[in-house]
Amino acid sequence: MWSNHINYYLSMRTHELVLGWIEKQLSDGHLVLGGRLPAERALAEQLEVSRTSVREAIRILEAMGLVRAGVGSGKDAGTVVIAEPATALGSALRLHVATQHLPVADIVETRVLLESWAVSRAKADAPELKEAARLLGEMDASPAVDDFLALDVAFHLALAEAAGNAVVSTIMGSLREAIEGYAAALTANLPDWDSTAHRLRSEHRAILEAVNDGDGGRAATLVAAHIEGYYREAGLGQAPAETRP
Amino acid sequence: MWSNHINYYLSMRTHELVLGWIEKQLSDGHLVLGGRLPAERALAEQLEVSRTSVREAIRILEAMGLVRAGVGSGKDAGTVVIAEPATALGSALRLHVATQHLPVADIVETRVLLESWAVSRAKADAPELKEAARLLGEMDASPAVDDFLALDVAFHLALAEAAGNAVVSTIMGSLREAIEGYAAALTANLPDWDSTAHRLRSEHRAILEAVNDGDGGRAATLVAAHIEGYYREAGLGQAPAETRP
DNA sequence: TAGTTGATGTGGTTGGACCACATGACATAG
DNA sequence: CTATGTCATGTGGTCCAACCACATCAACTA
Repeated sequence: MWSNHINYYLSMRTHELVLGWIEKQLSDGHLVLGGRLPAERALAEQLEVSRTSVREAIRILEAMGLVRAGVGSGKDAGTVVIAEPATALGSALRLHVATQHLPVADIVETRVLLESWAVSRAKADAPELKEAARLLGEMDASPAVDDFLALDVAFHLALAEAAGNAVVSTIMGSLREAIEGYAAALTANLPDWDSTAHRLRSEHRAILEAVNDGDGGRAATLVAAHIEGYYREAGLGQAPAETRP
Repeated sequence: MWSNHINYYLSMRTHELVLGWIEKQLSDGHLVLGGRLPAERALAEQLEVSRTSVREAIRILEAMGLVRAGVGSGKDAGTVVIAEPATALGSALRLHVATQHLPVADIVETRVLLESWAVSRAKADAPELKEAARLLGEMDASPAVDDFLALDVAFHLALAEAAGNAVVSTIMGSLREAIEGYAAALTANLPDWDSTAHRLRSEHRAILEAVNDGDGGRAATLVAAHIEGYYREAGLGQAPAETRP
């Protein structure tokens, strides 16, 4: 994309120039997490470009999970630097899945790969594991399907974070988000949700127990079987017509 | 982001509406790879929004590697659907690295993870391996440092593609792109490029040979050592001041 | 026939205007 | 003095109308 960090004499669209300026501010530490960009009008004047171009640049940064735009004044107002790479990557992946250039099966396989690695790497004393245990407790309260799935997401994410690799956690989260729609649709295929939920809960406990025991290999095996089993049972590859590519 | 596929009564920015419309066209197959979006003015009129909003949506899709905008008329003109998820993810990751929210070390570790898996999964008869072999031949011609590195990128990508998982290949490519700048800077730290290049070439051959032998385990071990060794030798974590965060 | 010229259609850019929203200062009624 | 309402201010969100640069193609011309 605008990988031309430097202002080559090459043709460069105006919003790319703005993007470059902002990226430099980020790299140089003049813009930090939680910091606010200059107002659109001010930035436009400062860079001697139109407000339109500034806005296009901000739209891109927003899509990448780097900033959040808020109207009004005070606290939540203005364009603020955030750090949400997962939602950004998730959207991108989801769109490419929509064009059928990233098979859902490949996404699932990648998720298995990353999550297996994560649990095999997780330290038994990682604080995220306590959170994971707490989430399991909530899942025992027989929540509604939607709530159960939300807790499931949080549980798996907590496991991934216990490995201590931010990139793996981020990618895991975005993969999950990219096929969220699929997962929800697939759940409708399940013949007996109650028994499935019961099985999932016990599998979750087994995985967490393996991690807590420091048995990474066992945890990896269990988590791989857990994920693959779910998608197989839900009928990945035999989705109903309205969700089939 | 605009994960609201449906037009909730919630406030929805106009460009998100456009985004949703385009995504639906993609999902429904009305827009296919290589196809062209309606002209900005036409789309604006059709959706009853301003051209500005249409343009903001297109900027986002462009940033995600889903479309490419071209001026003029005829062949390369108009906004056409492409499929370049790697560049998109790469840009996003690079920006988040710039904000120091994704450690370079984590990126390298993730790359090792994915690439190890890829070579252990690669089939010995994958056509990409022939391409990889050809690239190795080119690297023997003692190219300049920049060319060597470009060939190196292509070689590793070919290896990754041999595993047949589009998501893994894509993420690999984007990880590579995200730290491209770092890698180039690190290379300057190398004490003796000629001997390093010689070593890299022989390691490449050993990896490819292991894959061709169908010995995935050996290939994985070799590729992990290869990547980690390079970054260690180049001094990851002790970059010169101008590249240090 | 060969070359030039202009019409057409595309994205790129700009300036200005207005809106919705959130805040804070200020005036006013109680 | 307090509480309430009102208005000025600053933010992003949206729209419009115009112009530019560029690439193609058809019509015209030498």
